[in-house]
Formats: sequence, C-alpha cells, structure tokens
Amino acid sequence: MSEKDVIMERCDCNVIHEETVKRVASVMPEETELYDLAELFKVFGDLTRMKILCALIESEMCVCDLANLLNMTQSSVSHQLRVLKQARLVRYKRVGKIVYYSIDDEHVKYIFDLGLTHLREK
Amino acid sequence: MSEKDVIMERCDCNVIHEETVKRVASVMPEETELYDLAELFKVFGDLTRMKILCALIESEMCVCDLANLLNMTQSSVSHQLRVLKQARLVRYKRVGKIVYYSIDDEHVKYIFDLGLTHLREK
DNA sequence: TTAACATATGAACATATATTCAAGTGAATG
DNA sequence: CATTCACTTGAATATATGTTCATATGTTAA
Repeated sequence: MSEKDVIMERCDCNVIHEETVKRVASVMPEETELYDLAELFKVFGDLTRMKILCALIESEMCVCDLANLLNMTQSSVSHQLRVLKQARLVRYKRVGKIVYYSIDDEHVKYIFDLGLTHLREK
Repeated sequence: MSEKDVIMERCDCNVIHEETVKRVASVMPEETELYDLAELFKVFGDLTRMKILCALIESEMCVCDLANLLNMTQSSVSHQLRVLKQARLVRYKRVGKIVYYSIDDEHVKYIFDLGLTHLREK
C-alpha cells in the first residue's frame, strides 16, 4: 500500500451500501452551506442567548434592561449581543447613551417556535 | 447596605425601562423550557451532526456508510449519533451486525429547512 | 468456540466558548 | 470640560465539547 493510499484512507470501516452512499453524496449540500447552518444553530444553542432572543421577541430592550431582566452582568449581555448581532439575528439603534436591541429577522421567531413545538410534542 | 442586598445585587447597571422589564419578565417561558430549547439547538450547532442529519434526511444509513460518506472515523460518527439519539432526533434499528439510523422526527427537516431559508435570504 | 466484523464507549487530549474583570468609547449633563 | 452613565471590548480563566485511541460489546459465520 503506497503512502498516498494511507493518507487517503481516513475511514476505519467499509462501505456497506455503496449505492446509497453514492446517491446521498450526490445530493448533499455544499460543505460551506452546512457549516453556515451549524454556525447559525450554534447561536441559538446557548441559554443566555436564548433568553435574550426570547425577551427581544417580546419587546425592544436596552442592554441594562436585559441585564436586569436576566440577572446577568451588563458585560456578559453585551458580549452575547455581539454574537447575535454578527449572526444578524438582532439589530440595534442608538438613542443618546442608550442602545436599543431588537429582533432583526422574522425567522428568529419561527425557528424559536419550531423548536418549542418539537420539545412539547415529545 | 446589608449582606443580603449585596448578594441580591448581581447586575452592575440600572433598570431603565422598568415597565418593559416587568412586562417581559411576566411572559418569559420557564427557565427549564428555554434550557431544553438551547440544548436542542446546540445539537444542530455542529458541522458533523449537521452533515449526519442532512444525510439521514435523504436516506436511512448505517454507521459505516455515514463514516465513509463524511470521511470520518467510525468512532467519531458513533459518538455523534449518540448525541443525536439522546436528543431524539434520530432512531435506530439493528439488523444483524448492522445498525441503521434514520431521522426520528419530521421537525428535523422543518428546522433544517428554516435555517437554510434564513441563510439564503440574507 | 473462535474469528471477523459492525458498532459502542471510556479516557485523554485539544479546542472552543461563556463569563468575569479591567479598561476603554461615546454621549449627555452639570 | 470634567464627570457620569450606557455600553463595548480585550485578556484571562474556567468549563464544555469534539475527536482520537484503545478497548469492549454484540452478532454472524467458519
């Protein structure tokens, strides 16, 4: 077995259903798309961010309000808002010293509700 | 300021919109429900699991097939299938030596598609 | 019952990430 | 214009988590 073969051989087991594997391989989305998708759900996958999103679905709020509502430090909230902002799930507007955050996209609520539906039906 | 007050005071900033905070607080779901929701999305928030789910949406598959399709070790796939199993996103059936995995819940596809929709509309 | 195969699992390791702490902006206000 | 307030940000730390490696389990076939 050549060195190249060794390098190529990443799996330690055999293909059992070759046709299935081929067919599924041909319809799999681009890796980058699945990566982005995982990154999106990763943002939803944290209790703090979930709470922030849930609160913002209900009402636009400033950072201080969120920190008080969630009983967290303002810094921690701000860090998480940054993550939500980068994922384009929330937007903000500055009014004087105060920064108001709100949900950026209707999909947030849909995804939120769909998750709840899944949980409650089990 | 008493010791109790110090303990209670976890936030380092003031409530600016007290009415809003009170109202939102009154409609926030139970913490445990938001926790479960975050845990659910956390499962979607990993590229490997995303690939596995995406593949299983297309077809029932055994562990070896998945490992080959995704170019991963059998062990790694098996570990992730365990996570998906615990989240009730996939189910399995044993046929002889081979274990076939499939999607356990129609919601998986809905959530998957909703995520894609969100990404593609930006 | 021994060997081979498909899969599962525990421990170790490396990496990712959430929170805290300290310090830094930017805007209003006296 | 110095101070206060709302917020941001970088670094450090602690924790969570994904992969690997070695080994164990369960099934079939020789």
